[in-house]
Order: sequence, then C-alpha cells, then structure tokens
Amino acid sequence: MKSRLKEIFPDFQEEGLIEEIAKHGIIKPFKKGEEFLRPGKFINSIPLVLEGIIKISKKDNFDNEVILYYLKKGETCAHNLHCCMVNEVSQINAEAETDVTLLFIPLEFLDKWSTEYVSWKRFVLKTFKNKFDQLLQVIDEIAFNNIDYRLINYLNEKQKIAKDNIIKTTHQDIAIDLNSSREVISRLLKKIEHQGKIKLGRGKIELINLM
DNA sequence: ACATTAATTGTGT
DNA sequence: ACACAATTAATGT
Repeated sequence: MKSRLKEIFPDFQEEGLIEEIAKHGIIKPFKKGEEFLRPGKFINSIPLVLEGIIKISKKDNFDNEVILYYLKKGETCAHNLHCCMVNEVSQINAEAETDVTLLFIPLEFLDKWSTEYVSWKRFVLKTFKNKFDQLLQVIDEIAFNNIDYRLINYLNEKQKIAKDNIIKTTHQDIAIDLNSSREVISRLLKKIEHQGKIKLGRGKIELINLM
C-alpha cells in the first residue's frame, strides 16, 4: 500500500505522512456512472484518486450540467478541500467517469497534516493553483473569441466620434486599444472588408455597411 | 518627375 | 508572436 501511494503521489515526501495516509485513508471503489457527491451534502472526507477518472460538475438553476473539470490519478478536488476546511456543504456533483478507486481522507486530518507535513501543504496549494490556472486559461479563451465583436464595437464608437464614415487610424493603434496584436487586427479587418462592410486604406477605414 | 525614406500593411512559418 | 516582404504616403532633389 505504501509503495503504491509513493508511486501515485510522488509529491508526498515524509515517511510519516505516507504512513498516516495508509492508516487512516479509506479505500472505496466506484463503478462507472456512480454519483458520490451531491450539492448540499456535508463533506466529511476528501477523495484522493488512486485509479480512474472522476468528473466534477455543477448543475445550474435550470437543468443543464456544467462540467467544471476532471480529476485523474494522483489528484484531488479543490472544491472539496475548501469545503472541508471551512465546514461548508458541497456545491458540486462528483461522478465516476470510469470505474474508479478513491482513497478518502477523513476531514479531521486536513488541518493537522497541513501543519505537520510540508509536502501535504504543498500538495493542497498545488491543487488550488492548478484549478486557478485552468480558470485563467478559460478567461483567455473567452477574451480571444470576443475580439471580433469588440472590433466591430470599436469601429462603431469611432464612427460616432468622427461624424464621418472614414475613420483615420492605423491597425497598430487599434491593436493597442483592444489589447491585441497588429497582425490579428489586420487579418480581422480584411475579413470584414471581404464581407463588404468596410473599405480599407492606408491609415484609414471607410465604413460601408457595418452592423 | 524621380529617388529616397519612413510608416503602414500583408504574409508565411 | 516574430520576421520579413510588399505597398503606400511623404519628402527631398
């Protein structure tokens, strides 16, 4: 058991930590599709994934499910950790995506280990950081996909200010205003031009049929 | 009118 | 994102 833990969680350094996990952890297998965590349920332990994939999701007020993330071997759930530490009820669903083997750590050990074992504390922080990084990535993607619309809006605003249908500006200046790069703006503008909405010239953009 | 140069825009990787 | 090519406007001779 201990060697298996070391293999799956190479981050755990202290021998004592490994022993405590092996001693107090409760192994539970789940079949594919089983749901083992529901919103509103009190959480008295957190699962370390030994084998398989679990899906963490959140049901919104209507009826659709938003997948937050998947956990694989060697990981644990950031939401779960947080809920345990502040004694709140779960906001999320957890479901076995494949057959899984989980090792449940009773919540009373979390605070204790955090102060006793540096590598456990690092593991917890790393779990939070990973989820945070994922969020940042999503934000980036959303921002990127919105550049089309932001560019159109930008041109409209300029038109209002200019009273004229000819905007005098360079691609570079637009890129700076929209936190983008000049090449991206150039290519987007060209697409819009091909749609007949604008006409491009050096240092100016003539609005034909915007909106 | 022509050449030179700088700024702007286009394109491939 | 970067590097380079191509185009255009501006300026000097």
